[in-house]
Amino acid sequence: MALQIYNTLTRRKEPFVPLEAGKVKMYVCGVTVYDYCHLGHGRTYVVWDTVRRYLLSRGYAVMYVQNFTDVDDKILRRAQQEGATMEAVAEKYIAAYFEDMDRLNVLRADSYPRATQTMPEIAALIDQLTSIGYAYSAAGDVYYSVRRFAEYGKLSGKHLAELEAGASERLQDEELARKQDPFDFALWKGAKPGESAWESPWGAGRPGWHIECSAMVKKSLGETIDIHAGGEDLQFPHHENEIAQSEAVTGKPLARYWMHNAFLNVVNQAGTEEKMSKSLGNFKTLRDLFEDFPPMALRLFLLKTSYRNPIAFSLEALKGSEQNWREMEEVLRLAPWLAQQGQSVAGDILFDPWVRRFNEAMDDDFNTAAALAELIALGKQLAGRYHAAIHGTPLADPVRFAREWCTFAFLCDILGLKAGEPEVRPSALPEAEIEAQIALRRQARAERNWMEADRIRKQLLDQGIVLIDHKDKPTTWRHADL
RNA sequence: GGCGGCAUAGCCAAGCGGUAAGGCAAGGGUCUGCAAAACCCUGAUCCCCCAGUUCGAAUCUGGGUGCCGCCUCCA
Repeated sequence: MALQIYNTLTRRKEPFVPLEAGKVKMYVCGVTVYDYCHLGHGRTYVVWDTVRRYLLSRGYAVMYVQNFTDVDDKILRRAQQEGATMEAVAEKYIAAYFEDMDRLNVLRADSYPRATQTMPEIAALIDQLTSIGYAYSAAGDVYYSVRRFAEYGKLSGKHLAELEAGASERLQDEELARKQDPFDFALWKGAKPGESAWESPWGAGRPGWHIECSAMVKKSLGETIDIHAGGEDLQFPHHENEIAQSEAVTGKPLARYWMHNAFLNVVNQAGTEEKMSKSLGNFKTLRDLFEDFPPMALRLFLLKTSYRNPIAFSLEALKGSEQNWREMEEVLRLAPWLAQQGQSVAGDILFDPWVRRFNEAMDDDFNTAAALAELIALGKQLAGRYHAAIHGTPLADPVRFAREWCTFAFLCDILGLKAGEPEVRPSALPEAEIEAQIALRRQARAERNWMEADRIRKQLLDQGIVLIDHKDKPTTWRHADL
C-alpha cells in the first residue's frame, strides 16, 4: 500500500502522488512572532516535521518552506508595550522559536520567508489581483472581492450565503464601510499614524495577513505545490483566502494536498476541553515545560496521538510519555555498550517485520500513534534483553540484537526522537575506587553490618553509581543516568 | 444559526465489517538482609445511548446525548 494522505480539500484519504516524481514541495504556515511558543505550537511543528522526515525516509527530496509572519497587529501592540520596534519584537521571538524547536529536534526548514522580506512580491500580487478585477482599493486599503472567486469556500465547505448570518454581528467596524461586501478581506491596510509602513501604489501601509503566504509560496516553491499544511484553525479563513488569491491569478491549484493538524486542548475547571491558546490564557509555553520534562518526552507525547485527532493535555498523560521516553532513551544510548560487545552500531537494519509495520502505519496518513506502538514494542524487547544481559544472562544472538538496535535507532530518527547527552555525568569515580567500595560493602554485608553496607551504597549513588546485587555473583554497577 | 470533528478500561490511545493493539498508572508475585533495578501475572463479555442493515458491527445506516473546533486574531 502506498502512502495515503487525508486531503482537507476532498475530505478523503488519497494516494500521495507528487507533482514531480520523487520531489515534494511543502509549505507550512508558521507563527506570528509576538510571543513564546506554547505546546500547541509545538504540536503543529513537530507534526509537520515528522511528515517531512517520513517523506525523506521514503526517498523523496522534500523542499520544506515555513514562513514567519513578522508584520501584524499583535506584533505592533507588543512592540508598543515593550517600547521596542516591530522588528526587534519579531527578531526576539524568531530567535526563541528556533531555540524551542531545536530542543524538540524539529529540522530547520529549507527557507523561512518573512513578510518584511517579501514586500515586492506581495505588492506585485496585489497589483495583479487588482488589474484582473479581483481586488479594489478603498481609502488606502485594498480588498479582495470574494464574490468574484466562484470557488470560494471549496476548502472549508463554507458557503457565503451561510456565513452571512454570523457576519451580521460584527458590522460595527469602520473597515466594513469601505468593503463592498462584508466577506471581502484586506490585501493591503493603509497605515495609521505612527505605524511601521511600507510604500506601495496604494499608499503607505502593510499587507494583510493572507496575502503574504500566497506571495511566499509562489516565490519560493512555485504556482502549484504538493503539500500545504497548518493548524486546523487556518483552514478558514486563512487557507481559503490563500486559494482565492493565488488561484485567481494563476488559474492553477495552489496545492494538491491540504493538510491540517488538530489542536492541543486543555481540560478546564469546568471539566470540559478547550483549545490551548494565548487568548484563553491556558497555555504552557514550551520553555516552561522544558523545565519539568525532557523535550523528547514532549515530542513523544505529541506523536502518540495521530495528527488529526485532538490531544487532551494532562500532566498524567505527559508523565506516561516521559516513562516511555526514559526507556527508549536508555536503549538509544546503548551504542557504546554494543561496541563493547563487539557489535556494529552502524549495521544493517531489519526490514522485517519492524520497518514494514512501521511504514504501514505511517503510510496510512502518517499514523504516528500506531507507528509508535511498534517502536515502543521493539524498544521494550531490546530493553528486556539488555537488562537480562547486564544481569548475567548473555545475549542469545548479539548480531541480531545489534541489527534490531540499528533498526530501532533508524525508526526513532524518522520520528525525530533523539537521545540527549546524559545530563549529569557525575564526577566519574575511577573504576578501581568503585570496586574498592564494593569490596568494602561486601565485607560489611558478610558481617551483616547492614547500616554500613547501605551507607556505602548510598554514598556511591550520590556519585551517580548504582549498585546491582546478584544472588550468585558479585555486585555489579552502572552509571545512574544510563 | 451554519460547517467540520470527536465519544474505546483510572489516564492516553490504535482499530475503518470478522469477533477489542500498545503504553502509563494500579494490584499481585519472583528476586533481595532491606532496597533499587529487572522480570512475570492480572485487567474492557465489551467500545456514549436507542433502533436498523448483516451470517457477523466498536467499525455501516438512521435517530438521540455529550464534548470540541471553525464561522473574529489564533498552530
